Amino acid sequence: MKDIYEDFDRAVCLRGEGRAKKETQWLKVVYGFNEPQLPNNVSSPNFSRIFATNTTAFELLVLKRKIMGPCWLQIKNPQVDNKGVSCTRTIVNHRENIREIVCATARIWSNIDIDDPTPPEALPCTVRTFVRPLDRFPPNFEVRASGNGKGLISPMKNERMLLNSLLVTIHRADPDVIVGHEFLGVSLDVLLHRMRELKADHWSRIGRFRRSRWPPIGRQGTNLRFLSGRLLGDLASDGAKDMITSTTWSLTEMCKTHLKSDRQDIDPDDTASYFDGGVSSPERLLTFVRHCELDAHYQMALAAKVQILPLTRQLTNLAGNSWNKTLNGGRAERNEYILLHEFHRLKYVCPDKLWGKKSAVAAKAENEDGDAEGGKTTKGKRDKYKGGLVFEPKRGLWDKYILVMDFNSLYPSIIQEYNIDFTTVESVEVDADGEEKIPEPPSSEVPQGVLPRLIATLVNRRRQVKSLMKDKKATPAQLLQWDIKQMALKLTANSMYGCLGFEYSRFYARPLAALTTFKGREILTHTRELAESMQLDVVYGDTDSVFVNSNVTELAEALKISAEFKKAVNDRYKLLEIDLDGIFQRLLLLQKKKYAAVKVEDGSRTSTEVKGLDMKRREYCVLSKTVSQYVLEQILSGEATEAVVERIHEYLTTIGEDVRGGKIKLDEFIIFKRLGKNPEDYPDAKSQPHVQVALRMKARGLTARAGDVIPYVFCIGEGGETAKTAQADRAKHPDEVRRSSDELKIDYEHYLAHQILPPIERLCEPIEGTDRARLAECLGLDPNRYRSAAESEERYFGTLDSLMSDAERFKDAEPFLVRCRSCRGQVAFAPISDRESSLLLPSGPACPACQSALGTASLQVQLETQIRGHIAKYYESWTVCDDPTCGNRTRMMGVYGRRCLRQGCRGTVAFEYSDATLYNQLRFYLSLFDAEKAVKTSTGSKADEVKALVDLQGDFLRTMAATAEKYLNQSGRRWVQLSTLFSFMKM
DNA sequence: ATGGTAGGGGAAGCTG
DNA sequence: CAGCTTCCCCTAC
Repeated sequence: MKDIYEDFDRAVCLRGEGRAKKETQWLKVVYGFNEPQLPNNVSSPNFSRIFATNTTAFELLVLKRKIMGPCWLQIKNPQVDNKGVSCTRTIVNHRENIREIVCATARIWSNIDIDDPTPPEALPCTVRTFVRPLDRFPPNFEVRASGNGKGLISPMKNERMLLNSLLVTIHRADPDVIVGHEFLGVSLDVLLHRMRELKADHWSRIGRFRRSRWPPIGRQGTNLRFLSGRLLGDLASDGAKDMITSTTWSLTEMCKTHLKSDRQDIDPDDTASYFDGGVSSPERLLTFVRHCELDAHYQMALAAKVQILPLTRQLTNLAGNSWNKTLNGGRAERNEYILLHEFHRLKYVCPDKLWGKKSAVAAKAENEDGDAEGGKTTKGKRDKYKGGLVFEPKRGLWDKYILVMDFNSLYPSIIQEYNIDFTTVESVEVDADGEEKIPEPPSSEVPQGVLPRLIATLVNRRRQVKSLMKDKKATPAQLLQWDIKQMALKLTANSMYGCLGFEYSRFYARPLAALTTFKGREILTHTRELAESMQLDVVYGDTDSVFVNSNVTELAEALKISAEFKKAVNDRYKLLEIDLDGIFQRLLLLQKKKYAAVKVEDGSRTSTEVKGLDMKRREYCVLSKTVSQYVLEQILSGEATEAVVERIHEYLTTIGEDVRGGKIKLDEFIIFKRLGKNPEDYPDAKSQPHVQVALRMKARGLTARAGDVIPYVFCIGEGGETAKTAQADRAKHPDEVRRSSDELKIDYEHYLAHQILPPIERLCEPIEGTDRARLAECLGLDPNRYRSAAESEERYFGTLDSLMSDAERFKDAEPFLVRCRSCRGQVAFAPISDRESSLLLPSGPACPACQSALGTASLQVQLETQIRGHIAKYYESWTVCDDPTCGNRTRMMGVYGRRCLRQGCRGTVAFEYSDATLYNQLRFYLSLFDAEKAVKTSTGSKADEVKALVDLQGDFLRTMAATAEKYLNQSGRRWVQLSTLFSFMKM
């Protein structure tokens, strides 16, 4: 062994099991990679511990040479020649479930400057598609192919020739970057297997490392090494998914949202039909080829649009890792490298990389937990320490200005503010319960640690870049570049905390992570207390934010309050800073992490902000989201509850009809769900719809792997009846439904009951004047099935109610007062069965005082006026608190929340003139004109008399009843025994 | 192979 | 069978 001895006198930077912490003497030994690797657990009387025996050559090179990301190395005259290539291949599944390649497009851009904001379509490129027949080409295909516009189409005899030609093209273009969609996970996998199977010539030219013998092909998605020398930008890689906002990351969806292009989807099962050689025209196959050409373009256009290459390069320059890892891997490695560089520069010995193992600290903690918790099943995803604090929201609809105040990048700031670092925080002892205590932050004399300084540098650099961006002379290209740079700096600073708590991280330091979040909780609590000490109500808050109710309706006043509060908070910290993040004009607060608000933009403009609601989630179909959107708009509109509730009910009725009437397109019913693991790995696949669909996709030769987002639609089960069969069996892929041409029917009832009703119900929960059963009824669902436990009590009263006598039921109802136009007298309209007092005579209504006839129209108007009076009273919305010690009576318009708003009161408010009171009043009016009931409640000779009366005065009674009923229908509670109440109307 | 925790909500399965 | 737990997924920070 060739030994080089050097003095080396710095400490190991990590604490924990088996690791020295104090500064000690170390001996550095350097030897070649041709020597065997030493085991890392050796020791001798002369030394106790050995480090860095398994360090990779890449790590050494990059650290020693201080290489921070992509740069030119002085090896030879470098060639300044960037090339990008974009590849797609469309694959058909065949007999035996083997995927073969039928078509491949190479779209090649030469000499691209990745910082040039010019979109790819404005840059020159060459397109070449290789296509081979399944059996034979359609007639005239070759001729038409040679005349294809811009893109060169090369018909190939067979798959092997296709692969060979593709390899030649790649070799000639020698691209630095390959851009694709699902390339690593799907295309490359098929390519490699087919190249090996068919013995393609010079297969290794797919990368830049020449090989003659095939190394083993690894698992799907792990074969990046075959592309050595080239960068791979895969739009569906985890790295790219972080940068692209999308629900499914399907090419079609991303084209729509990011390029505003309408990409046609091809059902993979139809691929074979495009290649049918028996047809008379080559048109269909040409369409397919052009689809591939276009896809290749889309992929490059998307990559350019989301700036994948410039951003990953900046990130890589900051971290000093390998660009390809930034493009295709997670954040952990970037974090690892930035710390490696930092600690190496300061001459610390870093912890070893533990391949495929948890860090020693993590493993140790697990053992202790195992002992402590005994029988508890050790699940991999168990929380290891406490995180952010979330306040219990004060639920309801708020209509005073709400100030959203939040701390700017809380965790990075905390790490700086409290100097939290590997080198500064003393290690913690484990207490009796096996619980790790939260360490103390270092005293203010302790010099700044490595991590806080690193974050400070990143933050300062970002500030500098942002100030550059204020320069008015900056070109758009410069602005874009700076924007990417500041973004990269922010992302890097923010990802430091996450990796402290990551058990597989080389720099895993749970106590530091726990201390950071602990300080976060402490700060948030103090912030709320400060607000309360300033007589400000904190309505909600999550981790780094507080929602302060300004309790004013003037924007200027609200801003003043926010400025005062901001100053008060910021005076308490050195670095940490709270700021106004936004002002809400109205806020519908439903649950922790679930709210919607009308946000005040600059000037008088507003926008709607939705967080966490069902309509933001991918497992709710477009139809459900549309309905939620409408309902939310109504609730946030600020209009009278009466109108809002009525519009919602009407809208839901229409939706129910449209859905059942088949007026909604299939696309609007698609639900998405991500596979958490590979479909085979689910212990109980039966119970999960998306797993079932994924398994069927795989059976047909398509791919469905962990992380994929699966689309599906609920259909009516085999038996025909909805919800008979297990839910999961009724989920079908949209392509299956389309192909089945009417075989499979969408289960509309399921959608109404599970996709539309629950989100709406949650939105309307704090709104008076409607409830679950009422909403269900509007959608055409059986309201009785949707009475919750809380409401069943109400229903119980309802049942009792129907057994009650009218006298009992309507004892609190106000009478219908009839005014006579002749004698100006006023009298109550008594029940018609009360023959002594009733003013209804066989000849018609007449004034009991002066005997003048009373006109039907006049009585109708009088009734309507009185009904409107009651409705108005209801909508005055006086609310009273049920807490007797409070007794707060207010008329807070627009606040439908059920919580008493008086400071410190925990009571619930209810409307003084409730919907039930109004409803009962309306029913009373209706009962006055209820002919059937009048007959039924009369006995003996009186019965005949009443019967004769209602026969003669049927028209009058019906007119009056209709008037009352019109309002009853609007009252929002008509579902109560509607059928029995109005059965007489249906004669 | 590889950032964290908090939290709501649905479905299925267990249990007294 | 109601009420509970467990698993799974998604989202907010």
